[in-house]
Amino acid sequence: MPDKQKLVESITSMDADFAQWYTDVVIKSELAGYSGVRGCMIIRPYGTALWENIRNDLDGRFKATGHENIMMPLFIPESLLQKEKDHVEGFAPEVAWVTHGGSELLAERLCVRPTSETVFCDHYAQIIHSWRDLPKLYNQWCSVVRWEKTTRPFLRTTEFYWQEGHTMHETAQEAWDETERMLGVYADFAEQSLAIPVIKGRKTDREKFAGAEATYTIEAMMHDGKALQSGTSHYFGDGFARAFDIQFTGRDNTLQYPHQTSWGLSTRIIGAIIMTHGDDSGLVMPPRVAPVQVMIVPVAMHKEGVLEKAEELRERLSKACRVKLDVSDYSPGWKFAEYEMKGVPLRLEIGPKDIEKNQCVLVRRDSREKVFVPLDQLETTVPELLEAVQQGLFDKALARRESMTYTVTDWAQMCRTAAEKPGLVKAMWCGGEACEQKLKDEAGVTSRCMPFEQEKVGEACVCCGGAAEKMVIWGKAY
RNA sequence: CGGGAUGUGGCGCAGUUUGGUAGCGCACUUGGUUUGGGACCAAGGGGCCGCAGGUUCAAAUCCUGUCAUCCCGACCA
Repeated sequence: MPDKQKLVESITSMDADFAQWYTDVVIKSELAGYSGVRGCMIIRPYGTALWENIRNDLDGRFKATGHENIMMPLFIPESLLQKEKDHVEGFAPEVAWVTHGGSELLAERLCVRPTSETVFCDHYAQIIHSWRDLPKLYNQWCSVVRWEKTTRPFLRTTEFYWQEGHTMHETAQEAWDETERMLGVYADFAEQSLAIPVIKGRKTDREKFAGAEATYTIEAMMHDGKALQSGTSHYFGDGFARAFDIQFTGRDNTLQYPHQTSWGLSTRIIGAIIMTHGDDSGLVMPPRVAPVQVMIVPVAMHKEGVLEKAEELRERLSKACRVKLDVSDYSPGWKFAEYEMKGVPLRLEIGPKDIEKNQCVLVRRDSREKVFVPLDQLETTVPELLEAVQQGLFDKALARRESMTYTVTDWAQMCRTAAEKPGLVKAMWCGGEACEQKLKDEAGVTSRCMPFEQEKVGEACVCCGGAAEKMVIWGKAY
């Protein structure tokens, strides 16, 4: 099996070096490449196609919940960024500044947006005057820049693509509802479309977004047991509205401040797909967002009728799924390995032997299970198998998360578990910042979230033994 | 910002110890034979060795500086 050996060598194995496996997969599956600027990735056609599918799916969910798309400017004047104190403190250290236009020094420098709360607020101040102008439910798809010191493809990059929703509401309750609704949209999207099980919860004050009153999050567990914050939804109250002087006349003819939310999900989610479903052969794409759902590999394609039959199947299947036919002159074996690397959920092999029997071979990427299918059943079998892969990926990811999630009740157990077992830990917390800090410093874990679905896993705070307020998910995070 | 590693055709590397006309594998191009798990044969093309100084008759190799990338930590999506 010399070829098998070669295959194994082509990417680092997950167990040997997970970080290296990750970058190998990103590069070799052609999702992305490096550019001349640190942290600025070239998202290659395969990665772009994946992002487009993610984007279309999410965009549909936003539209279905009444949101409209808008496009805001790339540059933010320094004075605007500085209007909200907590916000600027959070972001100032990592903004990129434009100081010159051509060779002229600008009177006021401009930052390249790290996020767009401030420009949205500036605009809202212009257009919101009456309760009849509310709510405003806006979203934009764009890229933003945060000058990160260390970067990793998709997980942390200097420039990244995302969507940011920014909404304004008449009442606090409406804004709270929106915050929660959009987190629900993210959670459904992650679980249904990406087959990534997530935990919905609230961030502690220490972990929340700069300038927010509350941050909700969906947290996913990666293959190595580390957590990845995969989408966030923030409640701002009227803090920004006050800072930006956004006021409207209410139903009772008094001047009021609107209540605000924002929510975002970025290309980081591609990192989540890779690290949730991938294996030693490379990517495994969830069928719902896979750029190619079925790859047809003709065998002995120079032989009479093979290409014609393959093309006929492609044509037929194109009505039911995203299908491609590879007629390049690489060997079939090369193609098998290549599309496994790229995570194509289903492979269809068709060769002279199949044509004789009026069948083809379908191979699942997740289980490698191989089935022979009569050609006249393709239109029903392929969607069924795609659905089975989608479900299989979710079930497997959920089972892994559960097997790597531990419940602990006392400090010694917490330290031992955090040190010895990769994964997440459920433990009670008193709500004190000192305990949160101690857990980080001494146990090496941070709070990932306070799940909406609370369980009572102990009586007292795992750290200080005081009265416990919340069950918290702790872990190491990306 | 700390710790570690690495920069040599597109990719992966050897060559650096001991200075002396840049090599290998893969990929690429052309022709032919092949095709059910990364095919084979033959003939080709491509690199001032990250960058800038210095030492020397002579630098990929020695010295100084610098830049970049990757990995591990601290901070952020």
